[in-house]
Amino acid sequence: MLSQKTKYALKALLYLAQQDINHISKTTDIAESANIPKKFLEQILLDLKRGHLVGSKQGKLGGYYLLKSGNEITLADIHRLFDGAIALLPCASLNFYERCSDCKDESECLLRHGLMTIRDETLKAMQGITIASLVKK
Amino acid sequence: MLSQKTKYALKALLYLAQQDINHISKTTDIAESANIPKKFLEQILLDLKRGHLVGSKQGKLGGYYLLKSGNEITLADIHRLFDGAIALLPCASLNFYERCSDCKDESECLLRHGLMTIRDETLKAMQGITIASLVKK
DNA sequence: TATAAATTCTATAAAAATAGTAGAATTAAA
DNA sequence: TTTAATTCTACTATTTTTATAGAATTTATA
Repeated sequence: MLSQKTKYALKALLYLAQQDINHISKTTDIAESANIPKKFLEQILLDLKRGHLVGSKQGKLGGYYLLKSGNEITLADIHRLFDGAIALLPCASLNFYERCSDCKDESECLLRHGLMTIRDETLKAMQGITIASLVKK
Repeated sequence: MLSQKTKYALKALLYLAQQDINHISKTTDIAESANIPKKFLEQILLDLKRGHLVGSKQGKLGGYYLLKSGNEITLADIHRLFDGAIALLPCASLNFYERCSDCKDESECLLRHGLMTIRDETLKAMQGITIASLVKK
């Protein structure tokens, strides 16, 4: 399941994607429109900025805007940025690989290969969903 | 990501699936073989029992055994039993449906349909992985 | 019938993650 | 200089996760 944070991030990106090109959105407006606690959203937008998905303008008349076009931002990107690995276990992850502490010998693990199959299919599905494709619906 | 509990459950089921038919396994043996804290495993086996995946025999010479054959137990079943919904949001779930508290109007939600697509594909993949298919590898 | 060895049940607790808040500092337009 | 926005750091409350503890119950068998 997605965390609230990830869901809010998606809703914020959807909001930004629906604005006119070159429009700069205030945190307050996004928060009200998408029903997100404003102070929480501030943190999320900063995370999105660090993830190079949005840009910001400071000061009066400042705010946030998309850095990439909506069809370049996939659900997989957002998931990885906020909720981390897409795989079901770290040992089956491409971007967040880690050994399982309780695993005696990874090469003998019966689970790992199956979970990598799931990962591949889930990843493909998640890469097929973009901010643009969600807006179009 | 799977919780430790779900991973342990899978490992316990894999252990049981590899025993001779009619064999009854002691918690201690499963715990040692699969490297799972014994007291934690006890709880997990009880959960598996409540989920009708394993049966138990009490008293001396007691223990646990599979109630279903390995190819009737899918990764989707285990996930739902321990980690709940497979969908990324409750509003997109088949078995754990719930409204999002911050969602103003579900029918207007841009996220939901895309997440249902992901759910369908992930579910299909997870139903393709069974305890038996994992053991065979 | 007593003992040993297993499951079962209920409660508790420590640690980590999640969700959100507070407030001061900085930036830039008017 | 004022106003209104982002940015930064720290904190906190709640929930979930990951166990642990110990007593009660069940059943085989000596």
